[in-house]
Amino acid sequence: METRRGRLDKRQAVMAAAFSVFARDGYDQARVEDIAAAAGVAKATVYNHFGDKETLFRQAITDLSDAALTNNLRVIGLLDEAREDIAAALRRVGLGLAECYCADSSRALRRLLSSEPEQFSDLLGVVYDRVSRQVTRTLGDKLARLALAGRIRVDDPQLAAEQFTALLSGPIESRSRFGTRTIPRTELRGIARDAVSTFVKAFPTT
Amino acid sequence: METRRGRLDKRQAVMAAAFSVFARDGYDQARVEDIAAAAGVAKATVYNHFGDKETLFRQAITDLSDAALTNNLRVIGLLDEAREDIAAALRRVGLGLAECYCADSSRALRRLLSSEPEQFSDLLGVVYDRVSRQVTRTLGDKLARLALAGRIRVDDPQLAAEQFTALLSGPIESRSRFGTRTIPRTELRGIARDAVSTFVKAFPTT
DNA sequence: AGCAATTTATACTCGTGAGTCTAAATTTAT
DNA sequence: ATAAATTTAGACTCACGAGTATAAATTGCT
Repeated sequence: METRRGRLDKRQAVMAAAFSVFARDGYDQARVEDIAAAAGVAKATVYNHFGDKETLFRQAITDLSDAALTNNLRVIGLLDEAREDIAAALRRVGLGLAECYCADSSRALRRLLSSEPEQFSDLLGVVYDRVSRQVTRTLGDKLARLALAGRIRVDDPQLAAEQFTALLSGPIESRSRFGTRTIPRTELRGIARDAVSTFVKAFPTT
Repeated sequence: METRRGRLDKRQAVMAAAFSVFARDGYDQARVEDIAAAAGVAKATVYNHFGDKETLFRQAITDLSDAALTNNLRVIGLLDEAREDIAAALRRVGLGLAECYCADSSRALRRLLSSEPEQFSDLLGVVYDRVSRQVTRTLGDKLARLALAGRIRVDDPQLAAEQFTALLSGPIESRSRFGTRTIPRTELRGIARDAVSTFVKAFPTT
Protein backbone atom coordinates (compact mmCIF):
# COMPACT_ATOMS: atom_id res chain seq x y z
CA MET A 1 0.00 0.00 0.00
CA GLU A 2 1.32 3.42 -0.91
CA THR A 3 -0.99 5.54 1.21
CA ARG A 4 1.63 8.13 1.99
CA ARG A 5 -0.59 10.49 3.86
CA GLY A 6 -4.13 9.84 4.95
CA ARG A 7 -6.85 7.83 3.33
CA LEU A 8 -7.11 7.83 -0.42
CA ASP A 9 -10.90 8.05 -0.57
CA LYS A 10 -10.85 11.19 1.57
CA ARG A 11 -8.21 12.74 -0.65
CA GLN A 12 -10.29 12.05 -3.74
CA ALA A 13 -13.41 13.43 -2.16
CA VAL A 14 -11.57 16.61 -1.26
CA MET A 15 -10.19 16.99 -4.76
CA ALA A 16 -13.62 16.48 -6.32
CA ALA A 17 -15.07 19.07 -3.99
CA ALA A 18 -12.20 21.43 -4.77
CA PHE A 19 -13.04 21.21 -8.48
CA SER A 20 -16.60 22.28 -8.03
CA VAL A 21 -16.07 24.92 -5.38
CA PHE A 22 -13.12 26.56 -7.11
CA ALA A 23 -15.02 26.46 -10.39
CA ARG A 24 -18.05 28.07 -8.83
CA ASP A 25 -16.39 30.72 -6.68
CA GLY A 26 -12.92 31.29 -8.10
CA TYR A 27 -9.76 30.95 -6.07
CA ASP A 28 -10.16 33.87 -3.71
CA GLN A 29 -13.85 33.56 -3.00
CA ALA A 30 -13.62 29.84 -2.45
CA ARG A 31 -13.48 28.95 1.23
CA VAL A 32 -11.59 25.94 2.42
CA GLU A 33 -14.42 25.30 4.85
CA ASP A 34 -16.83 25.02 1.94
CA ILE A 35 -14.58 22.57 0.17
CA ALA A 36 -14.36 20.45 3.30
CA ALA A 37 -18.11 20.56 3.75
CA ALA A 38 -18.73 19.63 0.11
CA ALA A 39 -16.35 16.71 0.52
CA GLY A 40 -18.10 15.60 3.71
CA VAL A 41 -14.85 15.98 5.57
CA ALA A 42 -13.39 18.02 8.40
CA LYS A 43 -11.40 21.11 7.53
CA ALA A 44 -8.29 19.68 9.17
CA THR A 45 -8.38 16.74 6.77
CA VAL A 46 -8.02 19.07 3.83
CA TYR A 47 -4.92 20.56 5.40
CA ASN A 48 -3.59 17.12 6.28
CA HIS A 49 -3.70 16.06 2.62
CA PHE A 50 -2.75 19.22 0.78
CA GLY A 51 -0.96 21.47 3.24
CA ASP A 52 -2.56 24.71 2.20
CA LYS A 53 -5.10 26.28 -0.10
CA GLU A 54 -2.65 27.21 -2.80
CA THR A 55 -1.22 23.69 -3.09
CA LEU A 56 -4.73 22.29 -3.34
CA PHE A 57 -5.54 24.77 -6.09
CA ARG A 58 -2.41 24.00 -8.09
CA GLN A 59 -3.08 20.28 -7.79
CA ALA A 60 -6.65 20.77 -8.97
CA ILE A 61 -5.51 22.75 -11.99
CA THR A 62 -2.90 20.15 -12.88
CA ASP A 63 -5.41 17.32 -12.63
CA LEU A 64 -7.95 19.20 -14.70
CA SER A 65 -5.45 19.95 -17.44
CA ASP A 66 -4.26 16.36 -17.56
CA ALA A 67 -7.82 15.19 -17.98
CA ALA A 68 -8.50 17.81 -20.64
CA LEU A 69 -5.43 16.79 -22.62
CA THR A 70 -6.40 13.13 -22.51
CA ASN A 71 -9.90 13.88 -23.75
CA ASN A 72 -8.71 16.10 -26.56
CA LEU A 73 -6.14 13.61 -27.81
CA ARG A 74 -8.65 10.77 -27.72
CA VAL A 75 -10.98 12.79 -29.94
CA ILE A 76 -8.23 13.74 -32.37
CA GLY A 77 -7.36 10.06 -32.63
CA LEU A 78 -10.67 9.58 -34.43
CA LEU A 79 -9.00 11.06 -37.50
CA ASP A 80 -6.99 7.86 -37.93
CA GLU A 81 -10.13 5.97 -38.81
CA ALA A 82 -10.84 8.32 -41.69
CA ARG A 83 -11.05 5.67 -44.38
CA GLU A 84 -13.97 7.17 -46.23
CA ASP A 85 -15.14 10.75 -46.36
CA ILE A 86 -12.59 13.07 -44.77
CA ALA A 87 -15.12 15.82 -44.24
CA ALA A 88 -17.31 13.45 -42.24
CA ALA A 89 -14.36 12.49 -40.08
CA LEU A 90 -13.50 16.16 -39.57
CA ARG A 91 -17.07 16.80 -38.50
CA ARG A 92 -16.85 14.04 -35.91
CA VAL A 93 -13.56 15.40 -34.60
CA GLY A 94 -14.92 18.94 -34.65
CA LEU A 95 -17.95 17.99 -32.62
CA GLY A 96 -15.78 16.04 -30.21
CA LEU A 97 -13.39 18.93 -29.68
CA ALA A 98 -16.32 21.28 -29.28
CA GLU A 99 -17.72 19.05 -26.56
CA CYS A 100 -14.36 18.95 -24.84
CA TYR A 101 -14.21 22.70 -25.00
CA CYS A 102 -17.66 23.04 -23.46
CA ALA A 103 -17.17 20.45 -20.75
CA ASP A 104 -17.62 21.81 -17.26
CA SER A 105 -14.10 20.83 -16.32
CA SER A 106 -12.69 22.62 -19.34
CA ARG A 107 -14.63 25.80 -18.71
CA ALA A 108 -13.60 25.71 -15.09
CA LEU A 109 -9.99 25.30 -16.09
CA ARG A 110 -10.05 28.30 -18.41
CA ARG A 111 -11.83 30.45 -15.92
CA LEU A 112 -9.56 29.58 -13.04
CA LEU A 113 -6.44 30.16 -15.04
CA SER A 114 -7.43 33.68 -15.90
CA SER A 115 -8.71 34.43 -12.44
CA GLU A 116 -5.45 34.98 -10.57
CA PRO A 117 -2.97 36.13 -13.18
CA GLU A 118 -0.26 37.41 -10.89
CA GLN A 119 -0.12 34.58 -8.38
CA PHE A 120 -0.47 31.70 -10.82
CA SER A 121 1.05 33.02 -14.00
CA ASP A 122 3.43 30.06 -14.05
CA LEU A 123 0.46 27.68 -14.26
CA LEU A 124 -0.70 29.37 -17.43
CA GLY A 125 2.55 28.45 -19.13
CA VAL A 126 2.43 24.87 -17.92
CA VAL A 127 -1.14 24.32 -19.02
CA TYR A 128 -0.45 26.01 -22.31
CA ASP A 129 2.37 23.58 -23.03
CA ARG A 130 0.52 20.55 -21.76
CA VAL A 131 -2.78 21.12 -23.50
CA SER A 132 -3.16 23.75 -26.18
CA ARG A 133 0.23 23.24 -27.78
CA GLN A 134 -0.04 19.45 -27.68
CA VAL A 135 -3.47 19.51 -29.22
CA THR A 136 -2.58 21.69 -32.19
CA ARG A 137 0.67 19.80 -32.77
CA THR A 138 -1.06 16.43 -32.76
CA LEU A 139 -3.83 17.66 -34.99
CA GLY A 140 -1.23 19.20 -37.28
CA ASP A 141 0.54 15.87 -37.56
CA LYS A 142 -2.66 14.10 -38.57
CA LEU A 143 -3.37 16.75 -41.18
CA ALA A 144 0.18 16.40 -42.52
CA ARG A 145 -0.35 12.66 -42.96
CA LEU A 146 -3.60 13.23 -44.78
CA ALA A 147 -1.91 15.83 -46.95
CA LEU A 148 0.90 13.43 -47.86
CA ALA A 149 -1.69 10.83 -48.75
CA GLY A 150 -3.30 13.37 -51.04
CA ARG A 151 -6.56 13.41 -49.13
CA ILE A 152 -6.50 17.11 -48.28
CA ARG A 153 -4.71 20.09 -49.78
CA VAL A 154 -2.76 21.82 -47.02
CA ASP A 155 0.46 23.77 -47.31
CA ASP A 156 1.11 24.40 -43.64
CA PRO A 157 -0.52 21.69 -41.51
CA GLN A 158 0.39 23.44 -38.28
CA LEU A 159 -1.40 26.59 -39.37
CA ALA A 160 -4.37 24.60 -40.60
CA ALA A 161 -4.65 22.85 -37.26
CA GLU A 162 -4.53 26.16 -35.43
CA GLN A 163 -7.25 27.59 -37.64
CA PHE A 164 -9.38 24.47 -37.34
CA THR A 165 -9.52 24.82 -33.58
CA ALA A 166 -10.03 28.56 -33.92
CA LEU A 167 -13.11 28.01 -36.10
CA LEU A 168 -14.51 25.91 -33.29
CA SER A 169 -13.48 27.78 -30.17
CA GLY A 170 -14.28 31.27 -31.46
CA PRO A 171 -17.96 30.69 -32.15
CA ILE A 172 -18.29 28.57 -29.02
CA GLU A 173 -16.83 31.33 -26.91
CA SER A 174 -19.20 33.96 -28.25
CA ARG A 175 -22.33 31.79 -28.49
CA SER A 176 -21.86 30.68 -24.91
CA ARG A 177 -21.66 34.36 -24.01
CA PHE A 178 -18.30 33.79 -22.45
CA GLY A 179 -19.46 30.81 -20.50
CA THR A 180 -22.67 32.21 -19.07
CA ARG A 181 -24.88 30.20 -21.38
CA THR A 182 -24.91 26.48 -22.08
CA ILE A 183 -24.90 25.68 -25.77
CA PRO A 184 -27.42 22.95 -26.61
CA ARG A 185 -26.05 19.92 -28.36
CA THR A 186 -27.90 20.71 -31.57
CA GLU A 187 -26.29 24.12 -31.79
CA LEU A 188 -22.91 22.61 -31.03
CA ARG A 189 -23.34 20.26 -33.94
CA GLY A 190 -24.18 23.23 -36.13
CA ILE A 191 -21.04 25.05 -35.06
CA ALA A 192 -18.93 22.01 -35.89
CA ARG A 193 -20.65 21.64 -39.25
CA ASP A 194 -20.08 25.30 -40.12
CA ALA A 195 -16.46 25.17 -39.01
CA VAL A 196 -15.73 22.10 -41.12
CA SER A 197 -17.66 23.51 -44.05
CA THR A 198 -15.48 26.62 -44.11
CA PHE A 199 -12.36 24.61 -43.38
CA VAL A 200 -12.79 22.26 -46.32
CA LYS A 201 -13.58 25.17 -48.60
CA ALA A 202 -10.21 26.65 -47.71
CA PHE A 203 -8.41 23.30 -47.63
CA PRO A 204 -10.15 21.09 -50.20
CA THR A 205 -10.47 17.38 -49.53
CA THR A 206 -10.34 14.85 -52.29
CA MET B 1 -20.97 73.07 -14.02
CA GLU B 2 -22.31 69.57 -13.38
CA THR B 3 -19.70 68.42 -10.87
CA ARG B 4 -22.17 66.31 -8.97
CA ARG B 5 -19.72 64.86 -6.52
CA GLY B 6 -16.13 65.89 -6.06
CA ARG B 7 -13.59 67.09 -8.50
CA LEU B 8 -13.52 65.64 -11.97
CA ASP B 9 -9.75 65.37 -12.28
CA LYS B 10 -9.58 63.31 -9.09
CA ARG B 11 -12.31 61.04 -10.34
CA GLN B 12 -10.46 60.45 -13.59
CA ALA B 13 -7.20 59.79 -11.79
CA VAL B 14 -8.91 57.22 -9.61
CA MET B 15 -10.49 55.51 -12.60
CA ALA B 16 -7.19 55.35 -14.46
CA ALA B 17 -5.52 53.87 -11.41
CA ALA B 18 -8.37 51.41 -11.02
CA PHE B 19 -7.79 50.18 -14.57
CA SER B 20 -4.17 49.35 -13.99
CA VAL B 21 -4.47 47.94 -10.49
CA PHE B 22 -7.49 45.77 -11.25
CA ALA B 23 -5.80 44.58 -14.43
CA ARG B 24 -2.63 43.69 -12.57
CA ASP B 25 -4.08 42.08 -9.47
CA GLY B 26 -7.62 41.03 -10.31
CA TYR B 27 -10.66 42.13 -8.37
CA ASP B 28 -10.05 40.36 -5.08
CA GLN B 29 -6.33 40.91 -4.79
CA ALA B 30 -6.62 44.56 -5.71
CA ARG B 31 -6.52 46.80 -2.67
CA VAL B 32 -8.42 50.05 -2.61
CA GLU B 33 -5.44 51.58 -0.82
CA ASP B 34 -3.24 50.69 -3.78
CA ILE B 35 -5.66 52.27 -6.19
CA ALA B 36 -5.74 55.43 -4.13
CA ALA B 37 -1.95 55.51 -3.94
CA ALA B 38 -1.59 54.94 -7.68
CA ALA B 39 -4.02 57.79 -8.27
CA GLY B 40 -2.10 60.04 -5.90
CA VAL B 41 -5.23 60.45 -3.82
CA ALA B 42 -6.44 59.67 -0.33
CA LYS B 43 -8.42 56.49 0.20
CA ALA B 44 -11.43 58.46 1.37
CA THR B 45 -11.56 60.24 -1.98
CA VAL B 46 -12.07 56.94 -3.75
CA TYR B 47 -15.02 56.21 -1.51
CA ASN B 48 -16.34 59.71 -1.96
CA HIS B 49 -16.53 59.26 -5.73
CA PHE B 50 -17.53 55.64 -6.13
CA GLY B 51 -19.07 54.54 -2.86
CA ASP B 52 -17.47 51.13 -2.66
CA LYS B 53 -15.04 48.79 -4.34
CA GLU B 54 -17.65 46.88 -6.30
CA THR B 55 -19.16 50.02 -7.83
CA LEU B 56 -15.71 51.21 -8.84
CA PHE B 57 -15.03 47.86 -10.47
CA ARG B 58 -18.30 47.80 -12.38
CA GLN B 59 -17.70 51.33 -13.61
CA ALA B 60 -14.20 50.41 -14.74
CA ILE B 61 -15.49 47.41 -16.67
CA THR B 62 -18.21 49.48 -18.31
CA ASP B 63 -15.75 52.18 -19.36
CA LEU B 64 -13.31 49.62 -20.71
CA SER B 65 -15.96 47.88 -22.75
CA ASP B 66 -17.25 51.16 -24.18
CA ALA B 67 -13.73 52.05 -25.28
CA ALA B 68 -13.20 48.59 -26.75
CA LEU B 69 -16.42 48.80 -28.74
CA THR B 70 -15.51 52.21 -30.14
CA ASN B 71 -12.10 51.00 -31.24
CA ASN B 72 -13.45 47.87 -32.87
CA LEU B 73 -16.15 49.71 -34.78
CA ARG B 74 -13.69 52.32 -36.01
CA VAL B 75 -11.49 49.57 -37.43
CA ILE B 76 -14.38 47.79 -39.08
CA GLY B 77 -15.32 51.08 -40.69
CA LEU B 78 -12.18 50.78 -42.79
CA LEU B 79 -14.06 48.25 -44.89
CA ASP B 80 -16.16 51.04 -46.37
CA GLU B 81 -13.13 52.40 -48.16
CA ALA B 82 -12.58 49.11 -49.92
CA ARG B 83 -12.64 50.50 -53.43
CA GLU B 84 -9.87 48.32 -54.80
CA ASP B 85 -8.63 44.96 -53.61
CA ILE B 86 -11.00 43.50 -51.02
CA ALA B 87 -8.38 41.14 -49.67
CA ALA B 88 -6.10 44.08 -48.93
CA ALA B 89 -8.89 45.85 -47.10
CA LEU B 90 -9.64 42.69 -45.12
CA ARG B 91 -5.99 42.47 -44.15
CA ARG B 92 -6.07 46.01 -42.84
CA VAL B 93 -9.22 45.31 -40.86
CA GLY B 94 -7.79 42.03 -39.65
CA LEU B 95 -4.65 43.65 -38.37
CA GLY B 96 -6.65 46.42 -36.76
CA LEU B 97 -8.95 44.01 -34.97
CA ALA B 98 -5.96 41.95 -33.90
CA GLU B 99 -4.40 45.05 -32.38
CA CYS B 100 -7.64 45.86 -30.60
CA TYR B 101 -7.73 42.34 -29.25
CA CYS B 102 -4.17 42.60 -27.96
CA ALA B 103 -4.50 46.03 -26.45
CA ASP B 104 -3.78 46.14 -22.75
CA SER B 105 -7.24 47.44 -22.00
CA SER B 106 -8.83 44.63 -23.98
CA ARG B 107 -6.79 41.93 -22.31
CA ALA B 108 -7.55 43.43 -18.94
CA LEU B 109 -11.23 43.44 -19.76
CA ARG B 110 -11.28 39.79 -20.74
CA ARG B 111 -9.29 38.75 -17.73
CA LEU B 112 -11.36 40.70 -15.27
CA LEU B 113 -14.61 39.41 -16.67
CA SER B 114 -13.63 35.81 -16.16
CA SER B 115 -12.13 36.45 -12.78
CA GLU B 116 -15.24 36.69 -10.62
CA PRO B 117 -17.86 34.66 -12.38
CA GLU B 118 -20.38 34.38 -9.60
CA GLN B 119 -20.40 37.96 -8.35
CA PHE B 120 -20.26 39.66 -11.75
CA SER B 121 -21.97 37.22 -14.07
CA ASP B 122 -24.39 39.97 -15.09
CA LEU B 123 -21.49 42.06 -16.41
CA LEU B 124 -20.52 39.26 -18.75
CA GLY B 125 -23.90 39.49 -20.42
CA VAL B 126 -23.75 43.26 -20.70
CA VAL B 127 -20.29 43.31 -22.20
CA TYR B 128 -21.21 40.49 -24.50
CA ASP B 129 -24.11 42.49 -25.87
CA ARG B 130 -22.22 45.76 -26.04
CA VAL B 131 -19.04 44.51 -27.67
CA SER B 132 -18.82 41.04 -29.13
CA ARG B 133 -22.33 40.95 -30.54
CA GLN B 134 -22.12 44.46 -31.95
CA VAL B 135 -18.81 43.77 -33.59
CA THR B 136 -19.90 40.62 -35.41
CA ARG B 137 -23.19 42.19 -36.42
CA THR B 138 -21.54 45.27 -37.85
CA LEU B 139 -18.91 43.23 -39.63
CA GLY B 140 -21.65 40.95 -40.92
CA ASP B 141 -23.50 43.93 -42.35
CA LYS B 142 -20.40 45.11 -44.19
CA LEU B 143 -19.87 41.64 -45.63
CA ALA B 144 -23.49 41.50 -46.72
CA ARG B 145 -23.08 44.76 -48.63
CA LEU B 146 -19.97 43.48 -50.32
CA ALA B 147 -21.77 40.26 -51.18
CA LEU B 148 -24.68 42.16 -52.73
CA ALA B 149 -22.19 44.15 -54.77
CA GLY B 150 -20.71 40.90 -55.97
CA ARG B 151 -17.32 41.58 -54.45
CA ILE B 152 -17.25 38.49 -52.24
CA ARG B 153 -19.12 35.19 -52.29
CA VAL B 154 -20.82 34.70 -48.96
CA ASP B 155 -24.03 32.84 -48.20
CA ASP B 156 -24.38 33.71 -44.53
CA PRO B 157 -22.63 37.01 -43.78
CA GLN B 158 -23.28 36.67 -40.06
CA LEU B 159 -21.51 33.34 -39.95
CA ALA B 160 -18.68 34.62 -42.10
CA ALA B 161 -18.17 37.54 -39.73
CA GLU B 162 -18.11 35.22 -36.76
CA GLN B 163 -15.53 33.00 -38.41
CA PHE B 164 -13.43 35.96 -39.52
CA THR B 165 -13.01 37.11 -35.95
CA ALA B 166 -12.47 33.53 -34.84
CA LEU B 167 -9.56 33.13 -37.28
CA LEU B 168 -8.00 36.14 -35.63
CA SER B 169 -8.76 35.65 -31.96
CA GLY B 170 -8.01 31.94 -31.83
CA PRO B 171 -4.38 32.13 -32.96
CA ILE B 172 -3.87 35.30 -30.94
CA GLU B 173 -5.12 33.60 -27.82
CA SER B 174 -2.82 30.63 -28.19
CA ARG B 175 0.25 32.50 -29.50
CA SER B 176 0.02 34.91 -26.60
CA ARG B 177 -0.06 31.87 -24.32
CA PHE B 178 -3.29 33.05 -22.86
CA GLY B 179 -2.05 36.54 -22.33
CA THR B 180 1.28 35.76 -20.70
CA ARG B 181 3.29 36.70 -23.78
CA THR B 182 3.19 39.85 -25.88
CA ILE B 183 2.90 39.15 -29.58
CA PRO B 184 5.32 41.30 -31.60
CA ARG B 185 3.79 43.42 -34.31
CA THR B 186 5.40 41.42 -37.07
CA GLU B 187 3.84 38.21 -35.83
CA LEU B 188 0.49 39.93 -35.46
CA ARG B 189 0.66 40.97 -39.10
CA GLY B 190 1.41 37.36 -40.01
CA ILE B 191 -1.63 36.15 -38.06
CA ALA B 192 -3.85 38.65 -39.85
CA ARG B 193 -2.39 37.67 -43.22
CA ASP B 194 -2.96 33.95 -42.53
CA ALA B 195 -6.48 34.57 -41.30
CA VAL B 196 -7.42 36.57 -44.39
CA SER B 197 -5.69 34.10 -46.67
CA THR B 198 -7.81 31.25 -45.34
CA PHE B 199 -10.91 33.42 -45.22
CA VAL B 200 -10.75 34.44 -48.88
CA LYS B 201 -10.09 30.85 -49.91
CA ALA B 202 -13.34 29.88 -48.24
CA PHE B 203 -15.21 33.03 -49.36
CA PRO B 204 -13.69 34.02 -52.71
CA THR B 205 -13.40 37.68 -53.56
CA THR B 206 -13.75 38.93 -57.10
C1' DA C 1 -8.19 -7.00 21.66
C1' DG C 2 -4.98 -3.46 21.21
C1' DC C 3 -2.00 -0.15 18.86
C1' DA C 4 -0.99 3.53 15.53
C1' DA C 5 -2.59 6.58 12.33
C1' DT C 6 -6.18 9.41 10.81
C1' DT C 7 -10.29 11.96 11.14
C1' DT C 8 -13.47 14.97 13.52
C1' DA C 9 -15.42 18.78 16.06
C1' DT C 10 -14.55 22.87 18.14
C1' DA C 11 -12.33 26.68 19.52
C1' DC C 12 -8.73 29.51 18.84
C1' DT C 13 -5.04 33.00 16.78
C1' DC C 14 -3.90 36.20 13.57
C1' DG C 15 -3.27 38.95 9.44
C1' DT C 16 -5.71 41.48 6.11
C1' DG C 17 -8.36 44.68 3.90
C1' DA C 18 -13.03 47.14 3.39
C1' DG C 19 -15.17 50.89 4.96
C1' DT C 20 -15.75 54.75 8.63
C1' DC C 21 -14.61 58.72 11.32
C1' DT C 22 -12.45 63.03 12.64
C1' DA C 23 -10.09 67.15 12.49
C1' DA C 24 -7.08 69.83 9.81
C1' DA C 25 -5.79 71.54 5.25
C1' DT C 26 -6.93 72.89 0.70
C1' DT C 27 -9.58 74.19 -3.08
C1' DT C 28 -13.54 76.65 -5.34
C1' DA C 29 -17.12 79.90 -5.70
C1' DT C 30 -19.08 84.34 -4.65
C1' DA D 1 -12.15 87.56 2.04
C1' DT D 2 -15.04 84.21 3.47
C1' DA D 3 -18.08 80.41 3.38
C1' DA D 4 -18.97 75.77 1.46
C1' DA D 5 -17.36 71.74 -0.37
C1' DT D 6 -13.71 68.54 -0.97
C1' DT D 7 -9.50 66.35 0.03
C1' DT D 8 -6.15 64.52 3.18
C1' DA D 9 -3.76 61.74 6.72
C1' DG D 10 -4.30 58.67 10.08
C1' DA D 11 -6.30 56.02 13.32
C1' DC D 12 -10.02 53.11 13.95
C1' DT D 13 -13.75 49.23 13.72
C1' DC D 14 -15.07 45.10 12.04
C1' DA D 15 -15.96 40.90 9.41
C1' DC D 16 -13.92 37.24 7.35
C1' DG D 17 -11.21 33.41 6.38
C1' DA D 18 -6.58 30.84 6.50
C1' DG D 19 -4.31 28.04 9.29
C1' DT D 20 -3.38 25.86 14.05
C1' DA D 21 -4.20 23.37 18.38
C1' DT D 22 -6.35 19.92 21.20
C1' DA D 23 -8.76 16.16 22.70
C1' DA D 24 -12.09 12.72 21.58
C1' DA D 25 -13.62 9.42 18.24
C1' DT D 26 -12.95 6.48 14.46
C1' DT D 27 -10.57 3.53 11.39
C1' DG D 28 -7.20 0.07 9.87
C1' DC D 29 -3.90 -3.38 11.01
C1' DT D 30 -1.88 -7.57 13.24
